Amino acid sequence: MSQLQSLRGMVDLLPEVLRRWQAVEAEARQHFRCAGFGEIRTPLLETTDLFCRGIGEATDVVGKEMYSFQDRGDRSCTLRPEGTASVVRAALQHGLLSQGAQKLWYAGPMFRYERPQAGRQRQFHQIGVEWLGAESARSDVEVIALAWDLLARLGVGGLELEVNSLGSPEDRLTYRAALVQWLEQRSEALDPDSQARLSTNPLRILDTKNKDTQALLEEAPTLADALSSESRERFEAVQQGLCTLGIPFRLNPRLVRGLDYYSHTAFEITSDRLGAQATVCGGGRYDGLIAQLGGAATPAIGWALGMERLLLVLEASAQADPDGTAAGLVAGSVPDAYIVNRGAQASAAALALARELRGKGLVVELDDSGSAFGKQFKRADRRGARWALVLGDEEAERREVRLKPLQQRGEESVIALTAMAAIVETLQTP
RNA sequence: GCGGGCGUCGCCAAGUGGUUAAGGCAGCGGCUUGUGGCGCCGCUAUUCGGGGGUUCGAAUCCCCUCGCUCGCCCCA
Repeated sequence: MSQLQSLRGMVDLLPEVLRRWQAVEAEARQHFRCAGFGEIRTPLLETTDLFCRGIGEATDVVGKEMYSFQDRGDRSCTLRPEGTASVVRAALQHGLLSQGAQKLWYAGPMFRYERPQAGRQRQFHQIGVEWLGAESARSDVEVIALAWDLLARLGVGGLELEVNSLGSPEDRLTYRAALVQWLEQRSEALDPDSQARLSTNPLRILDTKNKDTQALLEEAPTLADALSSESRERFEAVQQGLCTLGIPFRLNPRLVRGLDYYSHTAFEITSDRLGAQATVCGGGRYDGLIAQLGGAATPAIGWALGMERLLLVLEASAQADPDGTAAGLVAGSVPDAYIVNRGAQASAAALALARELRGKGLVVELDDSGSAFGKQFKRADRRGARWALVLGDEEAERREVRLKPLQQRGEESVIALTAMAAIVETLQTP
């Protein structure tokens, strides 16, 4: 390619898609504010060690997907592949937890060196929440509801919530041993990927997509059976809580998730409209992470939502229901007024008028071509403007402006340029 | 990282060895130098993602490369 272009998997966000993006962020911001979550912004670049220790060396994210490099001081740096580890690091660094539990949210780019496909980029964007110091089963329910309600608020349909419990770290160890023992006796029946995982990350064999391995796993010991009674009660309380709120969910005993720090509740919200990359939002409890990163043992839970994927389902929802909330967010904004102007004197008056109206919060386009009125009207029409404000030298001379409704036939009116209130009022009436 | 498909104007596309490389949308100009939505006319790719090769001749065939896409993997 001779022309300069962005790096593979790195995409530009152009005004048209950014409109939707900002609508989503505005909703999210408001939603989090109501729930008592405060925004946090952490650096995009962290020491590589943070992610190795936080996410786990054996995970794919750390093992093969990180953007890492040595900086000029010969430190190993990594572009963050996810948000949780950074947020925990920041909370510890600034002693936030000594002030009690922290309810935080963030939004920003993440980086994973993967092969791009629909709904998967190398730089992608997440909106996420982390509730550090959340202990109760109810906090799990509250946090899941926070994600579910945000999606509902955006008008995104066709979603499914899947939940599972990974149990306590001890439960997992016990289960892991039982599973490995069981699978080792049948290892020749496993697909090659799963065989490899037997030694590296056996729990991930559970969500294999290999049909034969899936069939074999039907008979295998289950994580649910390995849960201690305490863990089981906890998980039941979470399910009960979701039922009470009327949030539909599906138990998925195969839901394991790829990052090591998860324990107990794990969940995903998926869409059938995304193809292979179906997860829109994923999260869970990570009671061990904060201690692992050097803090006092502190239970916590959080989730992250993929912005690009969310926008894909949002657009699908908008198409399915043109009058719904999603469609409203997707729709572009249309100018309230388009100022058709021509001539030296009019030109100056038109700019002044545009400034005044914009100051009143109206969306005003000012034609800059100086071409024939017919051309300018044509452009005003193409933009979908509601009103054309006509300002030629005749009008400028008389200190007037003509207002012509464009969306339906109607009388053109003439208002003095000094009667700003009257102009604004006319423009605001549809 | 592995396997399949694809890449022609800003967008959607026809063309599959010899054509001036269709057409539509958008854009610009004109019919209409003070009034849009309809219509008509004209303009907008020396070039087919990029580079090499085969051939008298390549958008069309081959190789490499870049990118997109679908699946695997993984996750948001």
